[in-house]
Amino acid sequence: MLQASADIDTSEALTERQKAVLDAALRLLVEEGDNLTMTAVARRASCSKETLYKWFGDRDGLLTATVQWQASKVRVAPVDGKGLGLASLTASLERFASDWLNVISSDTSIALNRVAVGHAGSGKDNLGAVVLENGRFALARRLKPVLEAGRQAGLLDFSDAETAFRSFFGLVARDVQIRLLLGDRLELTEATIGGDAARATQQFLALFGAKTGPQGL
Amino acid sequence: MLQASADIDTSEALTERQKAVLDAALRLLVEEGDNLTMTAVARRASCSKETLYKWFGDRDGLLTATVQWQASKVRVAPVDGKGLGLASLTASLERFASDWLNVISSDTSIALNRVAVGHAGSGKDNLGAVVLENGRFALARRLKPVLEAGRQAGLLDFSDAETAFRSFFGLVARDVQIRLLLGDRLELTEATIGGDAARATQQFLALFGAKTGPQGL
DNA sequence: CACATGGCGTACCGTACGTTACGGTTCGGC
DNA sequence: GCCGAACCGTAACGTACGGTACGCCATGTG
Repeated sequence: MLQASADIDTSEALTERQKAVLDAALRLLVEEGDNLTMTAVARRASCSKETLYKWFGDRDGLLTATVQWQASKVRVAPVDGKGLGLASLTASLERFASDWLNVISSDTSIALNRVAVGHAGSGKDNLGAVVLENGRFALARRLKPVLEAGRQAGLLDFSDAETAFRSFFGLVARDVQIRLLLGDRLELTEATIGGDAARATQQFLALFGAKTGPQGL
Repeated sequence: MLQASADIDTSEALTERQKAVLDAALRLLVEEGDNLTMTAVARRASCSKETLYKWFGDRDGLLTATVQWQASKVRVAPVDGKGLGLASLTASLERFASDWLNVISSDTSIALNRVAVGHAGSGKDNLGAVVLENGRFALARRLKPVLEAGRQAGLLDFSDAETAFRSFFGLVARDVQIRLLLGDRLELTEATIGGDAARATQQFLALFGAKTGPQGL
């Protein structure tokens, strides 16, 4: 496992100007990938390189700050999901699934994951840990309460929430993320995402739904 | 989709010496990631840089040759699987699953996928296409006949082999590959791989197995 | 033996880029 | 109106590395 706490309050003390600079860096990261130069960032952000180095230390510092800045922007509100019921549970799962598909197929997510994966090889920084912590692990933290609630309500049947989550994750993501990261042109329209979310949810319920059929246990 | 034919007979005309050089490059790629330098490869392979450039053109050429060389080494024999039956089908699926988990958790696969993902951003070469073609798509080509055979034998029930394959893929891989690529330390012992393969297979059969129970349709 | 070929080792060149330094400008506080 | 701090723009430095040229040796061929 990774060291936790890779995302605790990353948006610490950032002035508006600094956020603007990080936004510029982020846009450049999406366009150029890991080839972005400090000069390019400075030019795009209309700031001096000296400022970049003063604020972020070095290139890796700028990169991690950029990734954390993006991560801090996608902090979504946890679904309430207290009103249990098969319909609302299904809706929640479908929403999680389509949200996740939308995230991993977005340009920024692809770009960020690409640089993080690239950097994970030579352990200079811990970009991979940051991305993982704010991506897959954040998703788990938000989804598990829903799964637990579903189990409490007798709608789901599983022994380990982690295992159940990972199966759900696999049913939703399948080969999408790795294909996109490797450059496969994969058109994900709103319609296909919706369909995939519904299919994944139904499959998950088929595997982990409590047997509440007429002939129940 | 990617252009196909990214893997047609890549081991074309390679002298033993060249294979040895590519092996050295591969080892270095696993150790150093994308930071390997031409000088380092030359030194490790005990050859001159000039030779590298004569044989492979430039750095990207060397990289793609290395990836293709590795790909050509893992060409496995397609499972016969003509003797149908639920037991043999299950065994085949489990074997596919554990093979795949072993591949994606291997050091070389992780290293190769890392550089391919990194390069996929700036479309210089098509490393991503090569990796995808010899990884996920090669797996699909080998597995689909098994699925089709299972359907012919009345053991499986699905309308689209591609969709069924992708679900199987998701159930097997789940979050393993992305976590490994992002640097998560994920211990995959032979035991856990075997367990995961069995679990994924059972889940797949639960979703796509034909209803042959006593009260059948 | 003369000679050509292929490949090793190494020195070298050009460039891109991270990092630093410096002069000029804006701006808040007194 | 003046001072210092923060910041912009840009020039400069150092280095790492891709790519090339050259000298040398080994091997094979007449």
